[in-house]
Amino acid sequence: MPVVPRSFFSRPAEDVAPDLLGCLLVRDSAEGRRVLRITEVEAYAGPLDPASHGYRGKTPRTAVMFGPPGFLYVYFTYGMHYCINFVCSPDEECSAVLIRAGEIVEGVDLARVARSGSTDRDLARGPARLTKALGLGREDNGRDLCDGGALTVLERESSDFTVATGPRVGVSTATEIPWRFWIEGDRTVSAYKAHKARVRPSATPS
DNA sequence: CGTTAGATTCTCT
DNA sequence: GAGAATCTAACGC
Repeated sequence: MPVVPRSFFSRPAEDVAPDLLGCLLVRDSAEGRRVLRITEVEAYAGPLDPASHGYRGKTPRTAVMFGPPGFLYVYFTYGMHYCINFVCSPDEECSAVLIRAGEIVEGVDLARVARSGSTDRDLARGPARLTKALGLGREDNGRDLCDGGALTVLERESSDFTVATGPRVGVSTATEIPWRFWIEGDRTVSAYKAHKARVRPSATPS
């Protein structure tokens, strides 16, 4: 299967996102090869999208999102999780696709070690689980997906599935924008959860 | 199967 | 200082 070229990513994320469903993310490491079949994604735009990390302009964290397409954007959240995005749009513009879930189709043994305690179905069922199952982290931020290196995306073998769309998961703003895309009926798609503001006990009650 | 609380620290205001 | 593009365990049915 052909490697996805940089021009594929040089479009708005909402156009790239559905085209990524069914594609394979190939991750080579010292331990061996892991391959993920992508089943669920979300698109995030730039300064006009209040749910995007790029909403308030370029910062040290989001610099990669404003750079050229075809690179990996890794962010840290909830004090303990990493998630991965594919940067889209031409250089200087900001958009990206969050890889939310997938099925491990090669290197299941390695993914099981990385996510001990998980069932095979749940290995990459969720953005942080997926990142951990593939052994990716902060150090992979900014990696090139199109240089033929150890992290590449292969075109899908078939488009024999239905694409479903809906609101983005865990997002508290712009909930009317249906920029979540998934393969209908696929068991590895994560469960939808609306954002819920968390309440922390106050250390200084009045 | 479903729902819910708590964990834990980075990032930008 | 507030809140976050989440996960897991624990509970109830």
